[in-house]
Amino acid sequence: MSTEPVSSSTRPATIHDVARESGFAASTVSRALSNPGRVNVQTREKILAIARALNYTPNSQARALTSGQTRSIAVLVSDITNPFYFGLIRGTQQQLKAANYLQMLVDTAESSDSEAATIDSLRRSADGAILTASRLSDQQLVSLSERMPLVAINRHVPGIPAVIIDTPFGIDQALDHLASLGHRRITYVSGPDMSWSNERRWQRLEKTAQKLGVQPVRTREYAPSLASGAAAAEAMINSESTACVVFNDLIAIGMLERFRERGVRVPEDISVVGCDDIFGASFCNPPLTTLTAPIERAGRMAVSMLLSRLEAGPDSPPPPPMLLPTHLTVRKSTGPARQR
Amino acid sequence: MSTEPVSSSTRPATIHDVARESGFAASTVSRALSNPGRVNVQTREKILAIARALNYTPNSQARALTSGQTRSIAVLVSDITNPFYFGLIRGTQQQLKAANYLQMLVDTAESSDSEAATIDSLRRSADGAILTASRLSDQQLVSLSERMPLVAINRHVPGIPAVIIDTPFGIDQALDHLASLGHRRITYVSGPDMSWSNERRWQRLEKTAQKLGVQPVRTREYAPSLASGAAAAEAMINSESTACVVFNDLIAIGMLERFRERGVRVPEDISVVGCDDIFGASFCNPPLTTLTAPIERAGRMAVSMLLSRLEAGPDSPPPPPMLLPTHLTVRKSTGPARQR
DNA sequence: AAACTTTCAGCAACCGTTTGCCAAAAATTG
DNA sequence: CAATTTTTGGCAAACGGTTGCTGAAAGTTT
Repeated sequence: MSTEPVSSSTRPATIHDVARESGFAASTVSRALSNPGRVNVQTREKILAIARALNYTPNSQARALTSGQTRSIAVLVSDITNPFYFGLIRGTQQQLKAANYLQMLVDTAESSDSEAATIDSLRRSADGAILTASRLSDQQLVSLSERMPLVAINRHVPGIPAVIIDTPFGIDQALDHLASLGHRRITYVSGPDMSWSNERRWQRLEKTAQKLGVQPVRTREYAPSLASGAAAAEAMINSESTACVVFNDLIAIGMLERFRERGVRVPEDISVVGCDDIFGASFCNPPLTTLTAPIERAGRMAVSMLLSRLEAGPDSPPPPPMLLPTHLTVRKSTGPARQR
Repeated sequence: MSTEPVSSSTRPATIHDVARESGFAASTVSRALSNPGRVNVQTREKILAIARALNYTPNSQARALTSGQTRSIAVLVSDITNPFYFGLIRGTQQQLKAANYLQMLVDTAESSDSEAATIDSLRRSADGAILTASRLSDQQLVSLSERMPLVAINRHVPGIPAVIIDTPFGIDQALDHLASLGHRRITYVSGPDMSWSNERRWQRLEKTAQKLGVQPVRTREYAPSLASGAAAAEAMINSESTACVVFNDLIAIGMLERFRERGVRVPEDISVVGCDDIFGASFCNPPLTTLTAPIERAGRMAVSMLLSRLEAGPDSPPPPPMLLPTHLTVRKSTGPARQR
């Protein structure tokens, strides 16, 4: 028995400390802790007792070195500032925690090259990554996915596992709703040109609108922020449309504010439909009619997908993209078309 | 020169691959990459070129093993669901990124023992931790801080570095504001009994109210969620008070909704002051008068504090708690007291 | 009781990097 | 040109675990 005090201020106990203290070899300690059947019950108990007494915690770095597994997953978001990600992060965190994984949250804010570089440097610290609204090219994504297991959210590239929130499906419902309220000219308030979702939403809107005999119009691009809602609102005021479908709730809520300042009544003068149903959409003024996306669920799904991918090995066939349905939540920002 | 194809699908290149390919020893490669002066310029360039060609990324696990540094920081939040943390996470992420650290985001949701256990298991994966609204006892916190560098947010325990948002300071402003509007009986809508901030807010409110000749009243505890705002609103309706200061914006916004449903006008019938100024406080209905907290800044500060603590070494004297001022942001949820 | 199995613990190599120490080579000095 | 100093690169030992292999001890089968 060593006579050294078990000071809590010294550096953490290693497996060797436990070995020395217990009189067994390090390898035996290792097995006692992680491979119970391989060791005598009594031996095991002695070792466990000592480990507990020493407050031993395995060093995950060292473990990762041999196992090649870090038990952590990187979650990359393009802009933490966007409330859309709140739900997503919540979802990934939940699921990762349940599977006993750690979440490394990374904001890629910058350009796409920095995004690629960031991921590369993460390649060794995480077992896999979840990418949201990636600015990477299809090409880059594919080459990246050869180097580390990936799941994309809201981005479809053949061969890359993905979770896709099927907003276009909801777009149809929104258009039905708007058309039945008598709107005949509907503006799509566009998000970033680079956004894959944005393009998809517009295309579906255009197509369905024509089917319904409604005239679709598209604005220039707006950054997804509360602030850019003001400009979007002005544009809307100057247009002929009586209703708009907005790229996301953030912009939509921003628009609502400006409308109020300008004395434009929603929904009497203009109807507004958002996308995503983020935190705030239910209590803004007026409460926003929006396409409710199962954001949290998307996060959870992405994690499950990634984790089962990790188990299956890199050579398993990539799973088909997972489509998550969206539905229209009617609140107070839509109403009968004004005659104009 | 090796003839093996540089396949991107094989596992990542190690320092030994670079060594073999370049004809130098692994130690030389290591130095070329991280200790430039220690190696011949030409050697260095050759090595760098090869490293680049091989797409070499140092294995951070292995590096951590020798250096003892992981270059990542754990950020523990008690409930990711709370929008208050959004700003915080944003702040920590910003600052960590700038310092080239990774953020491990952890939700401790559960009980306090699980919180302690979680931290212990993280002890080896992170160089330090930032705790928010920790449910740990003073005792536990101190013993923990002996094992790993810690910064607490909104929690003061002697000897533990902390960033504290000085809401009590703002409480005075809120009370002044309310008193000058003629309110003579003010209810404090209480948050969780366990919350250190909650207790502080109430105590200050009680004291200042008495100084101003206003009668302070305290409700039972409410969970910090939109949903519990409904019950809080009911309680408020049944009270004699004409104004309330609410533990946080989340509850306050929930109350606003219920007031509207019940036909209670804000601020004509009841004035409401929130705390924190979270996302949503500016556009709820009516926009919320609240104590604006520099949440993001708190996150950034906490990181700076932790990082400089890491540099200074564990034996450096703990820095004094950092107090961040708060101010009243008057919006539309407060007005003259109704005679009742 | 001999031969064979099974159980259990230890040895040693390995994972990918860093780093102290050493020695060969080059540069400088006398 | 010898002696001394400086550069520069390699060897080998960590760091803290895991794991294949080995062999002693114990248990089982004839």
